[in-house]
Amino acid sequence: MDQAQSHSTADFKSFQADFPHQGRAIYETLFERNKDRITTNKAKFAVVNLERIFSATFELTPRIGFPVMSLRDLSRATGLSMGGIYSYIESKERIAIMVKDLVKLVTEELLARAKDLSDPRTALETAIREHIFATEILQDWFSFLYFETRSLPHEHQEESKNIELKLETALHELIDQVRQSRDIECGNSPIIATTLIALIQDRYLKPWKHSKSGESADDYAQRVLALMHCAIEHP
Amino acid sequence: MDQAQSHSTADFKSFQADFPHQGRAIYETLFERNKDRITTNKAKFAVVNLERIFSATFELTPRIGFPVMSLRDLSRATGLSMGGIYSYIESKERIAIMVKDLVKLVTEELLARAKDLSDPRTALETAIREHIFATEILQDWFSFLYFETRSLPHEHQEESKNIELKLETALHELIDQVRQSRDIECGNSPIIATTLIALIQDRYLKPWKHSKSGESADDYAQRVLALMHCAIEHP
DNA sequence: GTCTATATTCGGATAGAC
DNA sequence: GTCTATCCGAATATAGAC
Repeated sequence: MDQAQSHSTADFKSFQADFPHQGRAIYETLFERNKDRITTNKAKFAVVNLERIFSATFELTPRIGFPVMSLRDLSRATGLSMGGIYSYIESKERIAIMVKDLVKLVTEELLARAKDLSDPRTALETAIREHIFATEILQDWFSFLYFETRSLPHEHQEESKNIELKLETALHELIDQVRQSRDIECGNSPIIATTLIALIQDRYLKPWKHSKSGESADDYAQRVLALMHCAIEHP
Repeated sequence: MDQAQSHSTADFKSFQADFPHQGRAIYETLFERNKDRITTNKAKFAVVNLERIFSATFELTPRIGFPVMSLRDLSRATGLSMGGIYSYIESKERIAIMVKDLVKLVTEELLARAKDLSDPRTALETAIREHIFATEILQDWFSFLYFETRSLPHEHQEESKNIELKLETALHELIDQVRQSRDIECGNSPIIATTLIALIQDRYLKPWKHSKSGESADDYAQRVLALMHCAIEHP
């Protein structure tokens, strides 16, 4: 379509090849963005220990929930001592805040990319497809934020809700644009946006279902887009 | 359609008029089913205090989560003392177990009703419509169970997952039947069932969104069914 | 049938040694 | 840069009074 794009990211494989927020790069980002709160100064140490902390958190919380996961649990699971953990976080809730920050960063980057595309229909499809792909890669992070938002301090809780609200508004505006270009009534565009978000979330919230069905991220995205177009055309 | 049905429950109003699990009836059911665990013997006292306990729980937990809600919080919110509360529950987790029991009871009743209908298409539509209606009435209960399943003891946790699994299997079988009668390939029926459940859940999990949009339960059901038929017809 | 007072356990956080 | 030892507050649960 747009030749200005250097290469297509329309399928999961090529999206993943370019996606920056994977593996240790995530923890380098986290370290950079929290340098002042982390007493350990060397990235070398920090990156490996941050990875331990978040891997353990994502192993424990889906089973028992963040409030029930004690820092002693975390200490056991990471191999770090209580004191060791506290040199990376100044309080337990900071773990949740860091997750929120990363999810916010990623979501905003994806949305900005999609909005840059000139054709509304392409922008809409790209936004949805890339969200499905990114949440596939960062399943733990998005799922954690969804279930543990209530563990965040008030202001960060608001920010977390705003991540979803911004995405929803953007989708709804894009749907309006697509519809206007084809003279379709726009009345229920917000509800379609809500539904699209529900479908994006369902995949990362219930990986056991979706991996059991064996449907690939590409096929899932395809199916969601087909349903969307059906809904857009029948207001 | 089926004249054996004494009256239609195809719209929310008439469904609600017949639905037994509302208001104090819920707590009478709860008392009956937990008589042996409750030290208070008079239904008169029990019903009013159970209502206090669950109303307070549904006010507190959506904001802070069940593990963070202390029995002292609950004591303050209900006006009952710690000891008073413990004459209705023998442990904190019993609150969550009782919610699970009621949700299980309601879900199974609805599913049994729908399956009794002879026409697969009507059964499928009824199952979905009535689930949307029932979860509208029992929003607090269903939402609590979704978010707080992890607070249940292991065996009850399994039972909670099975509620959803049974519904999913039933929907997928009904979709297969509808498709077979029209010579449509059945390959992705399980995924459609998963999607339908996601849409049913989205409405009770995010009431603020759906009530803001102002879409009625009837309209929502209509729209979900339209999407479903679109998906059924394009495998 | 309900309340007050209390036993007991456990979790978050920190100070100072290594 | 990390660990050990410890403090303190809070939560569940219960015993016995009213």
